Parts: sequence; C-alpha cells; structure tokens
Amino acid sequence: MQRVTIAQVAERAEVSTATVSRALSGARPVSDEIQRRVIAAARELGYSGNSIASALRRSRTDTVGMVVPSITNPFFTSLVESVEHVLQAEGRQLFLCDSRQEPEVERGHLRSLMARQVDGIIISPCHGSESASAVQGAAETLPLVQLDRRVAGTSTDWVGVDDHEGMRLLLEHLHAAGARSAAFVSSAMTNSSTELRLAGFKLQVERLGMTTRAEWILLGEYSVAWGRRATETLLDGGELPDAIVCADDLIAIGALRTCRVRGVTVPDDVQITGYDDIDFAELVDPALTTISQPRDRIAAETVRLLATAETWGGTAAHTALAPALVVRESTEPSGWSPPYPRFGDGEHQESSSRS
Amino acid sequence: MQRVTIAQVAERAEVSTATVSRALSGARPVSDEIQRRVIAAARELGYSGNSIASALRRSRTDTVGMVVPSITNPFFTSLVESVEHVLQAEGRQLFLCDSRQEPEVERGHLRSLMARQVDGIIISPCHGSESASAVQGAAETLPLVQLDRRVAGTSTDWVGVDDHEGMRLLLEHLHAAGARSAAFVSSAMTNSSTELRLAGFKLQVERLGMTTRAEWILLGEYSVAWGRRATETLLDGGELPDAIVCADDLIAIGALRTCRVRGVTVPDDVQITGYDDIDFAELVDPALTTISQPRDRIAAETVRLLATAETWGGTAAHTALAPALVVRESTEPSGWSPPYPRFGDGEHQESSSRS
DNA sequence: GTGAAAGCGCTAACAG
DNA sequence: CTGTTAGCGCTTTCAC
Repeated sequence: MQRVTIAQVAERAEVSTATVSRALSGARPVSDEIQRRVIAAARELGYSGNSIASALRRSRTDTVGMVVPSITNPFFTSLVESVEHVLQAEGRQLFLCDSRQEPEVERGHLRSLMARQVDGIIISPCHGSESASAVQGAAETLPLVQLDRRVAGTSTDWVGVDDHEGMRLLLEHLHAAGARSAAFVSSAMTNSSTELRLAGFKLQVERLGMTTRAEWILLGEYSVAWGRRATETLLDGGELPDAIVCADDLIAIGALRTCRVRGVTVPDDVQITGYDDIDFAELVDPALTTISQPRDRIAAETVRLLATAETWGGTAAHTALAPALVVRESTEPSGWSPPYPRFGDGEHQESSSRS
Repeated sequence: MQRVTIAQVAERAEVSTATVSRALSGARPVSDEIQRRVIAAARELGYSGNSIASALRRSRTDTVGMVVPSITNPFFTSLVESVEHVLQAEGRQLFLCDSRQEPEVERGHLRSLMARQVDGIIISPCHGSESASAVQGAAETLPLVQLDRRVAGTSTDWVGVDDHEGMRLLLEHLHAAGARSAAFVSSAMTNSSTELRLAGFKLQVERLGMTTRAEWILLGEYSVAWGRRATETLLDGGELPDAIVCADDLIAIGALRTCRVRGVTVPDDVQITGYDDIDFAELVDPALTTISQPRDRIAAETVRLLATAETWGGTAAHTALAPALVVRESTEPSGWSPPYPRFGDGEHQESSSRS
C-alpha cells in the first residue's frame, strides 16, 4: 500500500530529495535532463505524493471547507457545485460538510475543518443565533465568508442576495396580478434569510396596501412536508388569501401539492410563489413563479472574498447581489395581462466596513 | 491568527509535550491532576489541534473520500447523506468530491484523495470503462468500495441494488397493469447501472411476451432534459408503446413533463416508471411509480465493507440488496385492479470471491 | 505516570 | 542549477 516516498524517487533518479521536490512541484527550475530522470523514476515507482506532509511543511492545504445546512436541499447543492467549479479552476479542493440543521454538528465540522488546516471556510450557518459563537470563533482564526445565510452580529464577510429586493419583486408582481391579501410560509425564525424575507414581506404588504393576518404567517422549516402541512392549515382556516408567498421553493412545492390534493386551483383560486429557483421549480404543475439567485455570481464573489481575506484580513465586506423574478404559471390568474415590464437587473454593493 | 501548538500548552501546564498529547487524546492514562492542568491550559490558550501533523505521524486521517458522478442528482445526495451519517457515528469524516460525469475530473479527485491519505474511498464511478484504470489503481493502494455503479472487470468491493430484480418488479407490474409493449429511456451505455437495467429490461420484456423496438430504446443521459427530449422523439415516432420505462427518476420526470405538454395522459395513454425513488418522485403529477433503493442499508453495508477491507484486504465482496417496487399514479390505467400481491422483500448476498 | 528524543514525508533556507 | 540541513506539529517508543 501507499509506500513510495520522495526519498525513493530521489535514490532512483540519483538526485537529492530537494531536487525531486522541485522537479515535481515545479517550484524552481530544474535541468531538462534531471527533470526527465525524476519524472521517469516517479512513474516507475508509482509515486503519488503525500499532501499531508506537504501541507504540514507549507502550512497550506489548498483546500477550503464549506458547511451547508442541508446537502439534500437543491439550492445548496447547486451553490456547492458552483463554488467547487470556481475553486477547481484555481486548483483548490473543497471539503464539504453538512450540518444537518444542527448547530452542534455544525460546530463540530467547524472545529474539524480548522484542525485540518483548511485555507478558508465558506459557511451558510444553520442558525441565526446558535451558530454565532462557532462562526465568530472560526473567523478569528482563518478567512471565513458567510454565504446566503448569515448569523446575527458578526463582522465577517458575507455574500448573498438582497432579500428585501426579492420580496419587493415578488409582491409587486402579485399585486399587479390582482392579489390584495397574502399569507407567508417560512421556516421558524432561526436564520437571517428567514428574518429578512419575513421583514421584506411585511414591508411590501404594507407599502402596497395589501392585507395579511397573524394566522397567515406560518413558520416551520424549509421542506416540502412543511409546505404541505402549512397549506392545509391555511385551507382549514376559513378565508383564503389571494396569494401564498413561500420562503423557498421546497415549501412552495409542498403548498402546490396540498392545493392539488384539496382541489384548490393555482393560480386562479390562490397564487403561489417560491424562492431560489431550484431546478424542480419549473417541473411542478403549475410551474412555480419564484426568485432566481445568481448562483455562479455568488460563488465567484465568495471565493474572491476568501482570497481577499487571506491577504487583507480584518475588513469585512457585505455583498448583496440582485435577485431576479422568474414568472411561471403559479401566479397571474387566467385572463390577466402584464400592466408593466419586469424588474430584476443590476446589483448593489452594500457596504465595506469594519466593526 | 497564529496557531497555538501542543508545545505552548505543555509549557503553560508545566509538563512535556508527550504528556499533553496523551492527556488530550486519551491514548494513555494520565494523573487526574495533570489531566486537569492540561485541559485548563489548552482552553486558556484556545488550543485547537492540528490534524495534519497528527495524520502525518499516525499515517491515519480518520477521513474517507467519496466520489459521486453528480452532486445535483438527488439520488446521490441522499446516498451521501446516509453514508455521512454512518461515518459520523464512528467519528470519521467524509471528503466529498463531484466528478461531474467526467472521467478526467474523477481521476484527479482519486489522485488527490490518495495524496490526502484518506483511510478509504467510496466511489460511484462515472463511466463503465474509462473510470476503470483509475479505480483499479486506487483500489490497489487503499481500501475502496464501489457504490451503486461499478466499473467493468474490477475486483473491488461493490454494494448496490439488484438491477435485474428491479426490472423484473417493474415489468411484471406493468404487464399486470395491461402493458404489452414498452420503450426504455436511459443514459448512454457508459456505466454498469445502465447496462444492467437495459439487460434486465430486455430479458423481462421477452420473458413476459411483451414487445419493444430498436427505436424505442433511447440512450442519452440521466437528466430531466434528456427525459423530455427522448419522450418527444417517442411521441413524434408514430405508434406509442403502452409503457415508457425510464432508467432513473429524473428521466421519468422529464417524460412526464413532455406528456403533459403534449396532452398525452399518464397512465391512461401511456404508463411511465422511474428508478431510485428520489423525494420528488411522489411530488410530480401524476406521482411516479418507481423502484426504491434501500439507501441507509446500502450506506451501512458500504462502510462496513470498507472497514473489512482495511483489515483483510484482497478479498472482494459483491453485495446486491433487494430493491422494492413503489406503485404510485403513473402506472395502472384507470379501471384497473391488482390481480395479485406486490413483490419486493428479502435480500440476497450475491457472492464473495477473489479474482 | 511522565519525559526525552526520534522521526512521519516534505519543502524552504542556505550554501555551493 | 543542485545538495545539505533543518524543521512543520504531533505521536510514540524507550527509558526512568
């Protein structure tokens, strides 16, 4: 098994270990002749390197750790995919961890990533407050950027989407499509996305002169199952709102499902919107109107920020990218036609400050 | 930012570094008094360990690498989730890599995992033949088990589902539901799942006296988009089969979508089946009849095999678990009633041999 | 039960 | 350009 070391290659090529290291890593120029001998010796012996030893010596792993709340949530997997793609282009690897929505598990992952000497950490914290100390602690030791969600009151970098803007797009669209009352189904208020989306919802409802009710604000979790249950509650509750605004696509898909089972027609009886624009959003029936996040852009920005933090450190940046409205079949009741053009372009850099 | 080492802890606790190591890892007993001092010193200094150094010394990382063809395929993410769960119970970590269906990327990941000295590798190879050499090479150096898919002609451990049995369940069900002809939509024949499922399909079609045609066997990729396109081809091709058997749920969901767009009723005009039973299978309309794979069981078996390989080495085992039929709305045309009970229990250990 | 010392495999000085 | 030397931070004999 895994035996052959640089020393054996050196012996076979009749050079020093240092030369082998240089020839193989290309850190410094080596004569053609020796280069050839080393390469040959390495392949003959099946040398494959030991990045553990290399990492110890260089105190660099070329690896970044990423922690997401749930690996089965399509939104996060596509984010992971984008991040990994960007990283791969720079020859770095991603160490992926799933916190399964549990702050304790998340804390463990963070600890382990630090012990593994990753060069930086990208995290979407699972909890708005309980994740705070671990995230803050990690950020004090190495470059860390929060993605999508963020914990309250930390001074680390963050990249995500402008949730207020997202809610504005959604509610203006619904309002224009005739909705005058709306319910909001989300996860329990344990993270920033949830809080910002709810705040945005309330603000826009008020601004547009729409109505909502306390019983129409349902907080559970980001899952299809919760979307189903919440919608059942809504349907059982008597009067139905004109629209059900869901805090993510999974919830919205559950809502759609319940409506179909109960014989409620979408969008004619009730309009439904999602958030994230996961792949399945356009595959359900009716296809889901939702907010699209610029995932590749978010990923690129995140990695860039990580690199910045490596050299600069200390100065935190919050980057909010503009979301886009994607109109499909779950809104705009039949007979309706758009009164004015769509929104959803541009971008704004939120701030760049140190606390 | 500067990492605190065991030496600093030792100094502060006024003991040797060896003692600190022992106290912290619990490798050997240490007096209560010293134990306390070390723990205190460690936490006061914010010591967090360096598993790189530890790994180098112990030549053990307590990490296993996992390579999947696509992290956005829900089937694989749920498999990953199961595996990670099992591993976590033993205090080991998972290093996840996405080969993006590219043998070259896969090869790179394998190399990198070996260089990282992972204790073992779990892989679902992306290609039936092109993945072979890299997989074989890795397997010669460290414990490796293939999951779900496997490359042709290797002698490594494998855990998956009995695809022949899966096809038998599916086709007997369709036959009993009145289907006498069937099409098969799958990915291009570049991996074992595909091959086995296609072989199983043909065998059962023949055994049950059903018909198929060369133009009804459509090979593309495991994706919703391909399912859509293939089904369009089918619909444009004149006579329609009684059933469309899809090699995975994504393809089936695409097929469903095309049928709806084209006004073809499922299951009355054509029955459709999937494979894998991903979460979304029951959320589409009509809900998908499919084959369920015992994911937790597969994961547990895989990890067990990995541990076995660590100590034994050399003897390969192929473990095929029994799949189960899940009947939903996309089969059994209206007015139909089940003539006999369902199948899908039990399990069989395929073999245990060395090549 | 504890300490001293010898490396794990590699790379970064520092000569030559 | 190439070799020699000195560790990276930790675990583990081997003594006491």
